Amino acid sequence: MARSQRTEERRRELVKAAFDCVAEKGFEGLRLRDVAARVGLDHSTVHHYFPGKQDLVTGIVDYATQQFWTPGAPVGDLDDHLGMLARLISERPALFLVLRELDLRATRDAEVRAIVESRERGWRDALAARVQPGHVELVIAVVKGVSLTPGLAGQVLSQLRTLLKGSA
Amino acid sequence: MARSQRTEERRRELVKAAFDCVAEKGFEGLRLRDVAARVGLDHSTVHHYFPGKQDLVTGIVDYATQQFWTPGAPVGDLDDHLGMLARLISERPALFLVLRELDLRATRDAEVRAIVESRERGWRDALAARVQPGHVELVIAVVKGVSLTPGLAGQVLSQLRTLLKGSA
Amino acid sequence: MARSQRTEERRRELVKAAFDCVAEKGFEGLRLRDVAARVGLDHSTVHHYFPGKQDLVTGIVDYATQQFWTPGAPVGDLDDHLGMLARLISERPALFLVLRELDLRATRDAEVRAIVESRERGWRDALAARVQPGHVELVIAVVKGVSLTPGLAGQVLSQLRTLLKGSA
Amino acid sequence: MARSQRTEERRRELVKAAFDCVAEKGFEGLRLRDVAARVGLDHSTVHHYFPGKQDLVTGIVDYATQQFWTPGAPVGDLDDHLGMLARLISERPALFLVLRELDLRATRDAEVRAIVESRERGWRDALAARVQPGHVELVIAVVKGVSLTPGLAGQVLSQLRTLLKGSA
DNA sequence: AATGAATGAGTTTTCATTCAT
DNA sequence: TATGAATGAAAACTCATTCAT
Repeated sequence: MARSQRTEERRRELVKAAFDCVAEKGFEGLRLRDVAARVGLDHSTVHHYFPGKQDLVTGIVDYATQQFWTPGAPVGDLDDHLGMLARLISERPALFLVLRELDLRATRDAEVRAIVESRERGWRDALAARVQPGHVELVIAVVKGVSLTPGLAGQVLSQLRTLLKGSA
Repeated sequence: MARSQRTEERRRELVKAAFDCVAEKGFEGLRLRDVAARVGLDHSTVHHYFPGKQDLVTGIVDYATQQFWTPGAPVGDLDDHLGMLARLISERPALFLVLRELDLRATRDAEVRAIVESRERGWRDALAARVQPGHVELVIAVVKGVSLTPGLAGQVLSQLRTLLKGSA
Repeated sequence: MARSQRTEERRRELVKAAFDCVAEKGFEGLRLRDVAARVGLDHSTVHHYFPGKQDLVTGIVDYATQQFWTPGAPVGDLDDHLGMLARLISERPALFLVLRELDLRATRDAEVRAIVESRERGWRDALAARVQPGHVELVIAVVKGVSLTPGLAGQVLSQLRTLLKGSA
Repeated sequence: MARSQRTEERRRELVKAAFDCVAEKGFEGLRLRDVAARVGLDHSTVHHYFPGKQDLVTGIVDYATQQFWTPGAPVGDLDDHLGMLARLISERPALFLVLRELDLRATRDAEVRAIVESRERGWRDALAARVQPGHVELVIAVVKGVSLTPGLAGQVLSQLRTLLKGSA
């Protein structure tokens, strides 16, 4: 049987709160108690929605990757895409910090890796249709790397665009 | 008086062990017990060498950044440098994973940030002498981004080199 | 909302147990583990009721001073009062030992000092209404001093009473 | 064989330092490391002079009680004696705080009790020769009680003297 | 669905003590 | 005599988890 609507709503709230915690203190600093407090619940109640901490983490991974890449969303041409990315990184730096944290965690956690890779595949495919084959991973590397210094995203991605165009 | 040679040696051992722990389990999974066990010491003895965990962390940061960038080491031209980086990433992927973990941690920890930024400055200066002004941050972003998928380092950095040359 | 009745009851139990520990081994020997064991709880559960050790200590101070001086309780004349004190010291020597321990601790701990002084003020006021101004502190000194040799409380306080009467 | 002079000197230094520690933080806060540091020694060296912590404590007890009551010292009449006590409490409040701490510790520590009682006997004898039999313990109680509020020593002991004289 | 009591494993840290040098 | 390395026991505290209600 499907989860009730109310339950789904609460789950979303908790995931969002957990995401915010990670954004603030990293996965290292993720505490069920803090998450519960943000939503105004007792910490033990969290277990009604997520059996264990790992399940909540999975929820965060799902949420964060979805914020970055919603499957099926329209993408536009390369210029549009890089511009959108630059804007997104500037406007939501925390999201990209969390995404990088996810990349690292994926290294050690198969479940996280599965979700992250699955979502990244969508992005990779979209890029493959817009740049030369050899440049896909380069673009990805730049985006990931510049996530760590969000303030430079606009400048760096603009440089990248110029270089890619020049080589076309 | 300076610390004895024996003490310095032990400290290095401990930092190295701690670095390995972080490489395996992330900062999140860094346990003084594990570090001590790796060196064959009682965990309380670690406090003989490092007053608290944070001091050990500082040691790790110092060690890792130094592995990547030893101030004063000869750099060569851009081709050499990018080639060296590609090799280093391929050969010591764990080091670059830890470095990225450091970038994230620097976000929330001023002490870590200070060390990381100081070491990065050396690298940035070296790059500034080898690429157009606007490209420094682009190179940095690529290196950082490709740290997360070390297997692609060779390919990606090679592409980058080609693009940078084409634009020169 | 106020703490539940059940919670308050447990807190009282714990404070009482902690008080007994101090009576037996002094503040120096106060261990959360022992306190928990006395009540039949896991030591970590104590933190459910008192965030930290200091909070439990505060509870002890509150409890002990209240055992000695309940604000608003009827006092009687000086004879009654000194007699009551002599009896109390003889019957509950541990309480007075703890109270003296509190006096010492108050020297170094502002929180303890605040509670102790506040309770003592009530006693001081009651005395002020029953002896000549200059004798208030004398009575207090005798009571405190004789706490350390409870067996002599009856004799010493009786002597004090005689002297005070003779000077009236 | 007797201990060398140098050793005795060091022992005295250490006991004095330990006494100061207790005066500042209570027995509860007595740390061998702090004591050693005050004397400028490594903490493990303390064990050359005192096999264990308890031996150092014994030294403190001996030192403190001797500061208060040196056997064989001239005493003078009651007025002199009470005046001397008032002065001593005012001038060296820490000594009297430590003495009270000793009284409490004597409750639980037979070794401490033995020393404390032995020294107190000398004082008690001297008092017995100067006040009525029933008043000895009263004087002792006052002195001990007023140790806890050294600022009032002059006033309180003066009152006591007046009362004792009036009853003679 | 929600709470709060209780647990137990685990973490850093402290400290007296011992031992080799 | 003195040091510093090393230990081990014990401390407070944290936190995910379970369970009865």
